[in-house]
Amino acid sequence: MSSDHPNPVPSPLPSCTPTLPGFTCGLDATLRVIAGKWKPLILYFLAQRGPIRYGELRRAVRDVSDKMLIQQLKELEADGLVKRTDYREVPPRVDYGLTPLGRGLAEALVPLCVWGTENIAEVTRLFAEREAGDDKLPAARTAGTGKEASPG
Amino acid sequence: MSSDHPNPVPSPLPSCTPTLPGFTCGLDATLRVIAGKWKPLILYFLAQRGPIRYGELRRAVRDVSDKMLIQQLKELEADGLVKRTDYREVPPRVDYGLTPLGRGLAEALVPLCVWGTENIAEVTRLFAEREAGDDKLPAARTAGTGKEASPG
DNA sequence: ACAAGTATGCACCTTTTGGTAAGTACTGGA
DNA sequence: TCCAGTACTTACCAAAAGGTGCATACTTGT
Repeated sequence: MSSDHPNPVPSPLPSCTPTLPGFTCGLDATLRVIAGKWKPLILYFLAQRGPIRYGELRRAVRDVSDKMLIQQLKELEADGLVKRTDYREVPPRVDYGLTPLGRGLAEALVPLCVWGTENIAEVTRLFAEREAGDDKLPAARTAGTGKEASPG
Repeated sequence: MSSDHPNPVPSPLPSCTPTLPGFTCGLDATLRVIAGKWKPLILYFLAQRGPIRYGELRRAVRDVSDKMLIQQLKELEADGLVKRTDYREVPPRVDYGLTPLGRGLAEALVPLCVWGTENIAEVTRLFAEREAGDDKLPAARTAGTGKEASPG
């Protein structure tokens, strides 16, 4: 089988607690919670900037539309990760912060952030090649997220 | 101003290196790499089981179709996370393993896996409520169960 | 009076994603 | 010969995700 295999197999990762009620594993559960184009970014942003007003968040997470931001915030709130505070003032004032649960999840995102930062050169290069190839190979890759606007 | 805010702001998370060439931050870069329904699962699986044949992987990652598995594997390979080995034998024999880059990413997924495992009860409960509500309230998550938006 | 800002809601539409089912080239077994 | 298994490929489709733009109710600034 794989005994005559040229690749050495490095140390394995911790098992991901298989056969859970509705999920493949804990990783699967987490991924479903953070599924959505902006959720991880929102979580991480909220973790950094603490409770923040809607408008400010919107301006910070550039490229996001009202509909999307509101929608993702609502889902995050429904999932108990984000806490919405409505001050019931006359020009509406609302702000969003993380719950302890949300904070824990945001912290779990740190290694991904680190990995991305450390390998940004690799990733950038690969993505450039990917897009260049997309022009010619229709079936090679069905185009990325299309989100290329530089929000920085 | 959030100075008159009732919520205390806990210790901030490490900054995510903003203003990178094509990405919002390192987290954004990572998320684009692992975007796709099966990629994180494939990476994690490959990290655990080492190089594995296509058919075996397919049977392991249940619910995945050939089209999806192949597609995601190709993208992962193009992104330099997965290494494909074709033995060029007569009944085709191919296997897939992680590159060092892919292994690093798989390791960065561990905290997400842990978070999901630790909070599986919460997540399961929330998802159950979400689904229950979806059946009856088509706008439940969009309109919000507790609509406090308009200052009365 | 009018524009702008506040935090959303909603209708409509396009893009992206994922699924199903069939086909390919080849071999080994019944 | 026919079927099964290998590792894919392709065409076609449905669903989900996401985007645009307008509307709201109210206030402040010009």
